Amino acid sequence: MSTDRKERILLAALELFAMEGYHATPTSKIAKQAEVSEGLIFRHYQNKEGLLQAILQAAERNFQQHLSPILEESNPQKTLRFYISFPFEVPEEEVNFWRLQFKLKWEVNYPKNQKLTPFLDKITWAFRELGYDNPELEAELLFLTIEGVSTAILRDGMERMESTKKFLLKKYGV
Amino acid sequence: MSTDRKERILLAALELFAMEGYHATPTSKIAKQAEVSEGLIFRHYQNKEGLLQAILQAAERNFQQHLSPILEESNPQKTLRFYISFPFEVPEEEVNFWRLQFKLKWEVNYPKNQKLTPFLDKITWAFRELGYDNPELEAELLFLTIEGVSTAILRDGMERMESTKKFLLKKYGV
DNA sequence: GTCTATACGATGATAGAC
DNA sequence: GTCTATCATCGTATAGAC
Repeated sequence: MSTDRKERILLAALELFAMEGYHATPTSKIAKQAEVSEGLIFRHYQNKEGLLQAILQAAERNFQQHLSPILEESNPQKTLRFYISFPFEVPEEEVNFWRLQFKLKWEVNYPKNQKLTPFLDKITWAFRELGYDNPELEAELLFLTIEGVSTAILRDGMERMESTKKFLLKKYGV
Repeated sequence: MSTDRKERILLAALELFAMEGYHATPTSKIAKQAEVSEGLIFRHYQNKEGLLQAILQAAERNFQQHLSPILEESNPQKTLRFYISFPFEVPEEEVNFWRLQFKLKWEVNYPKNQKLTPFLDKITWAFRELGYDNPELEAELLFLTIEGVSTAILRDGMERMESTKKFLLKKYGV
């Protein structure tokens, strides 16, 4: 129950943008949910787009914080295990960051996320270390599979997907 | 260059909803692109939501027409091959039907597509025929992978994904 | 920092003529 | 069937007081 109104606005907008969408969410609704006046949103974030950008920066920090350890991992098995497990272990309070990322991919003209390249390279490295025939394509395919898995998790919840996680880990022997 | 204005409206709206999104597309823009008066949209489709529903029904027919042959296939290898190849072979003119489906999954409160169950069952059957250990999970995983692949195709185009297609077909030995 | 009041263009939708 | 004109409301944003 924070009383920092600027942050309350950000959290309310994150929730609404993630659940209903950016274009579908009027600033009046954000103000209502955050229990602040509508004008305050524009004082703090200039305009609606500025509010979105602030949320995206917070999401980016969150993202880096959780995924960057994978880049330090020196054991290829552990690297794959970490990567595959990742979408199943996003904390409940942070799911909306992820939901928003996936939503925006379709909603606004979202710049193709180039920040993922280091992770793709790391997975490629892991497959190469493990002696796979075509590490580049293995990595790309796993990447796309995890994208599909994440979509399903965001839609149906993690519980139902437990067996899929186990199955994937077994399939890659990690 | 059809002159059927009702259909011109539908095609313009399909294009715009698929590319920019439902909420981001004003009816004025649809009218402009279809080269009709804005009022005509409401004569033919009652309201914006009705227009969307009409498009969705057309998309559904398109979808059934292309995918239903898979349900008749009696050869399990061919079944998998058909299913894996499918997203790579959507005709250029029909890509927007697919883009819209994927976009709406995130944009509006879209009913979880139960119509896919027969196809999932068919894939499960194919894996069982081929002697896979866990046909249910194999089918679910392939389904999610194809979802990720489709997303990538809609984002980057099919050309760049040719190698991924070959790789997938080889991986499943079909 | 925060609120209330308000401006104002955009948007979905209707009415009425042809 | 189609267009033009028009309306009511919504949505973003600003102004000014406290």
